[in-house]
Amino acid sequence: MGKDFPTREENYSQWYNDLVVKADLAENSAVRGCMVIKPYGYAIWEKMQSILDKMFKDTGHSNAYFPLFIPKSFFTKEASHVEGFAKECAVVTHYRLKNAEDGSGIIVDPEAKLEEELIIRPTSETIIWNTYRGWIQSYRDLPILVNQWANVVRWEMRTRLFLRTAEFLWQEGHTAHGTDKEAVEETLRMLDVYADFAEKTLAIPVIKGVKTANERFAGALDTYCIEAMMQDGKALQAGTSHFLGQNFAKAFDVKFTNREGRQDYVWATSWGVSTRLMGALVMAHSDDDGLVLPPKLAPIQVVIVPIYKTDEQLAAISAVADKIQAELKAKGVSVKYDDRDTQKPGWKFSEYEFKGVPVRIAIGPRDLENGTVEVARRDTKEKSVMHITDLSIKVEHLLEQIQSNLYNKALNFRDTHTYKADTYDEFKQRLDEGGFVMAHWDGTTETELKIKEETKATIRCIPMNQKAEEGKCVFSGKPSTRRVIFARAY
RNA sequence: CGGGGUGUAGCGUAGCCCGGUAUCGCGCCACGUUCGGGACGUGGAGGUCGUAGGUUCAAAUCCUGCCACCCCGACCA
Repeated sequence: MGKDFPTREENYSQWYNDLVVKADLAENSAVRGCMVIKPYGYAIWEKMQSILDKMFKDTGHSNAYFPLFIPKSFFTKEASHVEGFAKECAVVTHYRLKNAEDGSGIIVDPEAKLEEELIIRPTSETIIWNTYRGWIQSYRDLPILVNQWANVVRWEMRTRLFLRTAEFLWQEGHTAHGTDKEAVEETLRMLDVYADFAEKTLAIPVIKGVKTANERFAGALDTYCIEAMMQDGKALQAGTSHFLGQNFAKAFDVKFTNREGRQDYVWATSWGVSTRLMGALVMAHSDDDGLVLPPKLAPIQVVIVPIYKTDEQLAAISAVADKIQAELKAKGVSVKYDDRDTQKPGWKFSEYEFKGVPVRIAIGPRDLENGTVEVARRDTKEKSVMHITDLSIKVEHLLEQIQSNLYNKALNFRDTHTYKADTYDEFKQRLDEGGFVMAHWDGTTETELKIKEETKATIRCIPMNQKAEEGKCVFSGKPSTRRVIFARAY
C-alpha cells in the first residue's frame, strides 16, 4: 500500500482515484457508476453527518423520511424541474419477475407493467411538496423545517468515486414559509451553516455566492452555493441552498390562509450537501504520501504504535500505552493502540500515514527508559520526542493546531491561485494555469456560454460580500459593475 | 450516444504480429531469522486466458458475434 502511487504532479486525476481506493474509502461496485463506500470511508461520512445533523437541529430543523419512488406525474408538474433532471432519471416500469417460458432464465414479467412509472428520486422536491399540501392550511402551520438523509440517483454518463456517482448519499432540507422574506432568510442561513461546516470541520475555505441564471437549480429562483478550490486549481461546488419562490407550491397547489385571512401560495427553500464532500476532503488536503484528514473528521485521531522485540518489552510498553490511551479517551480523543504482532512498526507507520491519521505516537524501549514518546504529525511530517507528563493535553493542542494548519494551508493555496484578469488573453492564460479568475462579466447568459465553449470555464458564482467595481466585460467589453469568479470545475 | 483502446491468479502484467507445457512482480499461506520508517531466506497454494461460436490435429494467440471496463466529446451535487 502506498507503493506505486502516482504523485499529484504526475497525474492528479489518477492520484485521486488511487488514493480513494487504496486508503480504503470506497471502490467501484459491480453496478455501473455506483460505488461501495468502505468502512473507513463511511466512518468519515458518519462524522460529517453527525456534525451537520446537529447544526441542522440547532437551527430548528427536524429529520423525516420520504419515498425513494416518485410517480412520473408528480415529477412533471414543475416544468423547469423536469427539464433539468429528465435526462438522468432511472425509471421503474415493472413490479415482478418470472421464469422465461423457454427456460432461458428470469425475465421481467410483461404482465406486471406499472400503471404509472415510478422515478427513482434524483431529488425530492416533488414528492415532498405533494406531501406538504396536506400539512399546510394556515400560517399557523408554518414554517415547516424538515431535513432528510437519503440516497438519490442521477444517471450520470461519466462517474468518479465520490465526485460523481450514479447513486449518492446526501441530505436535503425542504422548508416551507409564509413569506418570501422568511424563505430567503432560511436560504441564506443554511448557506452560512454549510460555509461554517466547510471551514471549521472540513478545514476547506469556501466562497459564498449566488449562481448565474444558467447554473441555477432546476426550479429555483436563486441558487446560492459554496465554492471550494482543489489542489489542481479546479473548483468544486461543495453545497447549495436554493430559494424556490412559490414555484413548487404553485405546481402542487400548496396554499395557506395568512394572518389577513387571504389565501397565498407557500414559499419554499431546499438545500443539500452530498458524499461529494468526501471527494472535496480528499482533494483539498491530501498529499503524495496519502490521505491527510482534519482531526475533526478523522475516524482515528491518534494511533499508538509499540516498538519491541520481546514479550516483556511489549508488556511494559502496553502498560504505558494503556495509560496514555485512557487519558486521551477521557478527553474525547479517538485513539487506536495497534499492538498487532503480525505487522512491523515501519509497515504500521506507512499504513497510518497513508490513511491520514493526524497524530502517531510511537513507544519503544528507549522511551521507556526516558519517560518519553515519539509524536509525529501527519500534516507536516514533523516528529518530536515528548515527555509523557501532560501528554494528553499536548496531544489535544496538537490536534487543534493540525486542524487550523490544514485550513490555513488550503486558504493560502486558494489565495495564491486566485487572480484578477482584465483582458481575455490574460483570462485564458490564468485559466490554463489553474485557479479562480475574478473577471468582469456583462451579465448575459450568451457571454457566459461563449466563454464556457471557448475555455471550458464556468461562472462558479457571483460572490457575496464583495464590493462593487466598475469595469468592462472581459469577453464582450460591455460595462459591468462587479467581478465574478470563473474556473474550470468538477 | 459518436471516436479510440483494453480484457490473462486478489492486484499489476509478459506472451498474441509468427497457433504447440501460461511469464514475472506484488499480495497470500507455512517455517526460521528479524522488528526505532513499508525486512530477508526457504518452501507452498492460487488460472473455465471476459464470453459464445467458428477455423485447426492443436487457440490466450487467427476469424465473427456479444458483454464489460478505460480514455476523449455532449450532460452533471
